[in-house]
Amino acid sequence: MRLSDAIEEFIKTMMMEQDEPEIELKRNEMAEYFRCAPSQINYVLSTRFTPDHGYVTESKRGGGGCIRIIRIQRKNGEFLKYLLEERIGDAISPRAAQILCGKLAEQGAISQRTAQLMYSAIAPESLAVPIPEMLKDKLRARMLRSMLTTVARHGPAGGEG
Amino acid sequence: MRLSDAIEEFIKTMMMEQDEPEIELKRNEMAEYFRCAPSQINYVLSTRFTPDHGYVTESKRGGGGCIRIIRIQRKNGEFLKYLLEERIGDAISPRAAQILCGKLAEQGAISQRTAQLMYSAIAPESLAVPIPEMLKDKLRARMLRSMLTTVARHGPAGGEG
DNA sequence: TACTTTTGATAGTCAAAGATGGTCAGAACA
DNA sequence: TGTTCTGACCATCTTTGACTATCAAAAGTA
Repeated sequence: MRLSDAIEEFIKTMMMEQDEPEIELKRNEMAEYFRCAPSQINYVLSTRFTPDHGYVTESKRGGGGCIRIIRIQRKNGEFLKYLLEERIGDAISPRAAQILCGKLAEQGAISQRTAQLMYSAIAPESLAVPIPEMLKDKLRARMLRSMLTTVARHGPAGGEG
Repeated sequence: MRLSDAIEEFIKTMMMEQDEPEIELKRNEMAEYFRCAPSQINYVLSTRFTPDHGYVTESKRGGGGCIRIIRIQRKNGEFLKYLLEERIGDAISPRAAQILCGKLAEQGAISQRTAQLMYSAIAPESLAVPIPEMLKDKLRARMLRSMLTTVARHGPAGGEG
């Protein structure tokens, strides 16, 4: 298993066990525990604990410094609203779109299958036509908004419908 | 026996033995095992493990990366083959796509909701970016193929997935 | 005391190296 | 003559290390 995955899991497990929406950790301690460079911890945070993933982080340097990881909890439908009104905007990368679809499923706003279906529509392979990447990002945003609007209209998907 | 055939057989045997609809493998390990160029593995995947053959593949690059091969259930595989080969082609108009989605729902292949979702992704409003209509028809076809492949992979619609 | 400097303990950034897999043109083969 | 196979080059993800920034407490100073 990848180191990054192990660290990610460790942190999430820690949050689960403490049943707290936030935890504090010492970067150097973590690095020592996993026998890796301290900056590895930053890498994990910046690739797996972003706002798109549903987390925000804070930190304090200097003596007694630490990193705080906070899980954002949104009520049913709020996340969807946030995506449509703020997050997606008029362009979005494939990677971000994938993360957001995954997050929607995790939150139960859509089923895992619907998430896969949505992502398969906007994945790079689907958009493999000769147009600038910039346009693809715009297309993706439009499609995603359109699909999410449909989801919002027709209820939280996944069901038999 | 041709190398490609040997690799194909090896992979299929591996899936049989594990009795799993999906397996993961390392491209470089495989290449080493068969003493061939790593790209040979891609060749085998792209000629023998396509959706038309009843398989889909995913992969992840970078450290700890791997290739995942997923077998689509037989029933779905045949249904899919029909759709991909007979109905969609490499370009499709918005109207034809809409009708297709509707028929799929009628036949119970996908839920009404899924049909709406799929159509909202490929509707003209979603593709409202400045590119030739011809490209849009190709895009639509790609997206539809991709979404149907995903549906097939996860079983015939409706369920919770 | 009150203010400044120093020091040690943290964390952040960024670029380079390492580890995978992907693509494509052309050679080799059957 | 189409299929198979290879190799050079590319893209992506992970890991590390050198250098930088910040902070709190201790030490120095007027």
